Amino acid sequence: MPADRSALVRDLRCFNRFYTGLIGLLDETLTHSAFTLTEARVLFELGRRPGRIAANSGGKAGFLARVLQIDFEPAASDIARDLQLDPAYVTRILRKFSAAGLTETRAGPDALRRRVLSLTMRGQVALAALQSAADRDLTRLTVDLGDEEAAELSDILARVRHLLSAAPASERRESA
Amino acid sequence: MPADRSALVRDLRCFNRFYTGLIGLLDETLTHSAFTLTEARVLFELGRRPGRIAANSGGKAGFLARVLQIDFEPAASDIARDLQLDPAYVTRILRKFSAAGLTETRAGPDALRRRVLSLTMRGQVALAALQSAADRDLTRLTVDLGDEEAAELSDILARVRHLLSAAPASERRESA
DNA sequence: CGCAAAAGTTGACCAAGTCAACTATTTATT
DNA sequence: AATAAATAGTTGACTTGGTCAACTTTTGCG
Repeated sequence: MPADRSALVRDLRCFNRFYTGLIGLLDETLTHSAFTLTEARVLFELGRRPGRIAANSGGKAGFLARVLQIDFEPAASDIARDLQLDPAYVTRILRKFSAAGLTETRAGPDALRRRVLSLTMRGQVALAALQSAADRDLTRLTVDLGDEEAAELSDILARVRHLLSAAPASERRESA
Repeated sequence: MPADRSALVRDLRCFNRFYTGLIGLLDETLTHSAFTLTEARVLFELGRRPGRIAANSGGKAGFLARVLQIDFEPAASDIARDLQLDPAYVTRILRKFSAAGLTETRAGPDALRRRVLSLTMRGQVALAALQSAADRDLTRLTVDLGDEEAAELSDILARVRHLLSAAPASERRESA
């Protein structure tokens, strides 16, 4: 049986406090942009998806996607699920994006009701601006680190992620 | 000059995404309590302060606090500053706590306007309940870890904290 | 077909958080 | 001592980010 975990729990709580503050700090930059934090997250998520190859687009890639029944581009429901957002809210955000000319929606390849999203040029530009702002913050945060320290940080961040990614999804199963 | 930091930045961004999701997960428990996330944070902050020894309380401890001009207990402004909250908002939260009998406020030892906060018994009970819920989540999150892994995690969390705590405060100085 | 589930949308609603103005207390200036 | 300026706190009005419930349309399935 595992030994006493109270020390680890305490350390995690401490780290949580620390990192919450840090995130708050980093979020400030995003908050001062034209976007809400959540909007920014949605934009990031849209950019993070491959999304370039649409199954209903022409060319070999589109053909491949059609044949393999793979849909590379996310629908609103995907965003809502991954980011744990209310579908209604996602709809509104997406409408705002669309009105600003940042995104395009078109019917998915295999289903009409599944409307597939992609960033327009403007959307990609907006995202790039946001990303570079975020990158600047992160860079500034780590500017004092030596090269070895930087490498070490990369390593242990991955390690933390690995150690903590055991159970994260298995916690909200309660529907009979 | 420091080498290219883009790899580290990428890893940090990745970790951020991961940890944001994790925090969201953990926050759920707190959200389902009688408190708002922010209220919970305030409650935690109140509990985290020494706060037991009031400078205007009787006994040797109170006397000591008076003599040393030390105020162990936090005022609303301290909470607002540390948690980066709007003073108005803090006032309301504190009023709610007070109405629920969780906190007491009395004039500070060295200044009337500085009203000093402390948890009542009920407040400490409420906090304890909240903490045990949070602890349960954290324990569950790490239950699959072996003893060495647990120790390792503690270590590298502290290390991350240390590596990242270089600049955090020096970023918001812009008032001439 | 006919029913159930999924994707998305709409409108009504709420509560968390913000802003600006104000009082009261304290400190600094001359 | 008088006055100005800063600090702590409070109040009311307001904004808005986010939620809820109901509904439409599309798709899957027996």
